[in-house]
Amino acid sequence: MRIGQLAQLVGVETQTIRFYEQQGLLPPPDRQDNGYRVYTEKHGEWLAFIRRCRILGLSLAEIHELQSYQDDPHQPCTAVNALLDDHISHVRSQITALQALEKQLVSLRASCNDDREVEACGVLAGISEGNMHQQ
Amino acid sequence: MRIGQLAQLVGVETQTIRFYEQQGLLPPPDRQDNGYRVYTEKHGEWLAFIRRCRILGLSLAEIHELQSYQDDPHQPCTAVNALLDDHISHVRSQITALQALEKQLVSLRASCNDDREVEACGVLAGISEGNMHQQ
DNA sequence: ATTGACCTTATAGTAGCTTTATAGTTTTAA
DNA sequence: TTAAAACTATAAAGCTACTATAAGGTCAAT
Repeated sequence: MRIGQLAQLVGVETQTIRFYEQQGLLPPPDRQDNGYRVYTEKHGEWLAFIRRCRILGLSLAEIHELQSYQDDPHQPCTAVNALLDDHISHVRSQITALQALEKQLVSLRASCNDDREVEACGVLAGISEGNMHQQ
Repeated sequence: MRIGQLAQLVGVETQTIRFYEQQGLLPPPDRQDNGYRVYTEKHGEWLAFIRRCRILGLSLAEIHELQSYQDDPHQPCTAVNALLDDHISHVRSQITALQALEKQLVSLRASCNDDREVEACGVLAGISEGNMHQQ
């Protein structure tokens, strides 16, 4: 299987595959005589694992960490679960921050109707005055 | 006022100030004979405006846009409000996406207690199987 | 023979800074 | 007075996770 087929199979771009290889996330495949990469089905599974981790918002470093656990399959999996717990709490704090931000933005927006000149715009005034008791 | 004092006043690093100047967000100040930048109070206000916009999650490009409106104070402020509306809807869609992600992560996490070997870890199995019916 | 689709590597660009390197200037302490 | 500490300057690289571009080699079909 060449790189284009693998890319289509998993739904990524070929450059992304080369990038993962370069980053040490995907093992380097064998090469044909002409230098073309030849992938196995196992590569497809590895790549799909990486993509699903990315969809879950894990960083490449975190994926690397998960892979290192997989290399040692008889260890207890507490570290895996801890990684996920950390990620969940990270996502939750992002949500909280964004919700606070939304509130702030909506209240700022409410300070202006559209029928003013820039000079008198409530939004710009709100930002400039800086009564942003955030955090 | 030199760059260090301005930085302390507004609560940013000196490099950030130089960066904003380079990006055209902060007007270049006068220089002393030795080349040191000399800032006015007005620079402090401009910089504070930029920082508050950043805290609100606006991109440098959006800040640039707001500044261009401020340069033309007798235009109607509809564009300012539209920019904020766009940003609010952007923030809202981020929140929605993160909430869906959190759900997915929590359910994945529930598939494993800590008392297993990596080989049998429910979390890793969940990612590998890829029954992630997302989006 | 040449077009088109595919593959290769290397390099630069994205956002918003932060870090590092190297060097000159000013202030302060001994 | 001098030497160190603290400040300033510029330029360039690093960060994340790719994406895009350039310049070229390979292969099948026409």
